[in-house]
Amino acid sequence: MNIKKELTDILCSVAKEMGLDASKICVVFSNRPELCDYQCNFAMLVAKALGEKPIELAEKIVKNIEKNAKNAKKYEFSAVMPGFINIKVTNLALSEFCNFIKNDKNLGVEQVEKPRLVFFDYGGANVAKELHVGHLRSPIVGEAMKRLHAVMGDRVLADVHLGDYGLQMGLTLLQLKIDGFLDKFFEKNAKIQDLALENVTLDLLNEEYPKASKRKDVDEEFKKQADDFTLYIQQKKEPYYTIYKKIKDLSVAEIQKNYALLNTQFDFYYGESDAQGSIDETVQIFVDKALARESEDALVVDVALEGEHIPIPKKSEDEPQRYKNPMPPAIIKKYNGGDVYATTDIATILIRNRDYHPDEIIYLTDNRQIMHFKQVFRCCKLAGISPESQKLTHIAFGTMNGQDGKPFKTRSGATVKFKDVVNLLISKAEEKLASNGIKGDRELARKIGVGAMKFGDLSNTVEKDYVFDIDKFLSFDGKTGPYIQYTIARINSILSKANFKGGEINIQSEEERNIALAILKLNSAYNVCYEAYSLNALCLATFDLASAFSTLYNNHKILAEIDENVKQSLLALSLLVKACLEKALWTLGIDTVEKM
RNA sequence: GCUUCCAUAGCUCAGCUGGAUAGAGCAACGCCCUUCUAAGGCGGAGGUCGAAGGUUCGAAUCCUUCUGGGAGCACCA
Repeated sequence: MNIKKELTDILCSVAKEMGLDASKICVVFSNRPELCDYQCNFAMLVAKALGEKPIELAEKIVKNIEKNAKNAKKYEFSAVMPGFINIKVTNLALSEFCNFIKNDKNLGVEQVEKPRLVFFDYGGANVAKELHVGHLRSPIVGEAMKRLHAVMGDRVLADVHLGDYGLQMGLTLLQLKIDGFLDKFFEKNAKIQDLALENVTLDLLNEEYPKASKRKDVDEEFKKQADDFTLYIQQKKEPYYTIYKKIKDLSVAEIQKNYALLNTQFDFYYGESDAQGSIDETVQIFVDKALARESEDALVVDVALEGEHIPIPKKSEDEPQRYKNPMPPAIIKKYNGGDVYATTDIATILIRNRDYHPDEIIYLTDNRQIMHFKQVFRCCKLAGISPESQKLTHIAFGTMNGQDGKPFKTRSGATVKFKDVVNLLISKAEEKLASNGIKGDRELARKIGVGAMKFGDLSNTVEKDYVFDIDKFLSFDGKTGPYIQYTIARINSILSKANFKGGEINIQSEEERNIALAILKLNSAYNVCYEAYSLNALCLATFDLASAFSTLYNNHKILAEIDENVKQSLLALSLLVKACLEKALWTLGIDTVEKM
């Protein structure tokens, strides 16, 4: 049952009868709720071409609808200056709607007509680097996006796609060797497999990599050596390869633990290294199809289209070459024969298409990688690695910035660790819980604290940068995750005390109307978000529903209701609200709690 | 320099193929706990939608220019 669709159908059939272009009909939620519930601006759109006054056309349409009068009991149409068609949904229709969806397994959310297999690639943790605030968005947005697709009926698969390859590993290994942690591995006749990484801890890795990363920028010899180490790992040369694997095992366990804190689950913990077996095959495809050429000792693929990457004449000899509409060739093999990021990503797509045949692959990374994915996607299409029908999508989100508009750092200038943020959220929630008399439930505190962070993140438009305000994250008042959880907890409390027999919903008061309308909007938000690859509309609609319920809650003591029929109806509505809120929170990857 | 994203209330942000009086939350102010959880509710106050032009019956939204900021611009991932 879909009220918007029903209204659209009514208007369309009338428009067709009148000989109007019905394709322009669009029914939307009213932006003036005090006037009506839905509106249609059709008359204003087409009146001019017909040489009619919009208001007169709107009036004609309304008259014709009334003549047909099929659904007169459910909807009230009116024409309003300058030419709006306003629609009020009657309480009867709203009651019918609520009673329908409370028994529907999808709670009235309309799924896609043709379910697809959608493969998600998010998380983006690096083996050599500790997770920090910058790593929060990808699992938060990615998990929610994945769940949204699942709710909408798609089959979903998710791969964390670990950063377990490339120069970062070479750098880390080199630094560990220089600092003497790997001496045993490099002794003659060492039994490499049996050796343990003594004294190498996560904390150590978190120091060694940044150290090496800094040095490579100023020390060319060091950089060259790190390049070689990287190559050795890629060639599985010993002892480099074994050491690398041991480092990887160490940090993957930690990464999994951290993602679990955010309710983020992956079907696969594949990494860039898993693509290595298919790199040669991938490169060969480009060579065979004559798509690759050599340039400055590297193997590149030209991905620029007509009108892109046009050289701008140099003003002087030593000026670097600049381009209009830059789209540089994608490098698929380095000067020294090593692989690069793009090659790995292309090979990964090759593997995924061989093993799973997804209809769409969705990547979530920050917006600095827009160019990279454009290149990778074009390469895949050029080489036929990705079939034409397959959708390759890059959801590029903004970076989390500090109050100064720059990537978030602590006061001392250090990067804020992922773990620290979560711990801070948990202890803040624990404090709050303690003041409510609930003590010693760390898991409950995690659900609330993490819920606050996730809701705060997902409420923002995905592609925009946003300010990471730790105080705002730690505030559980207002438009927050805990507000939604709190609303559910209150409903739980009512239901546990009531003698609810499972009656029908009968919408009567203004408050109940607003709740039903909020559910309608929430349900349509799933579709809006699915289409737009966003989640903030879902957050907003969820909050609005919780808010509509809170108004009822404060104005009307449900348990004190004398009229038993009214009471049962209110209880049924409360239960429906709870179900809708829980579904929305699940989609967003936020836990619900019984009590708080 | 080129490409691209962005600029809305004191702060953080919404604003759905252009629509009616630009909305929330926070902060601040005033009310509401002997009644279902006050992490709540209600009420005021707060705006030249970065600037200037243009298109339109109608612009925060579309186009142009400008100002300010972020990001990217081949062998890091």
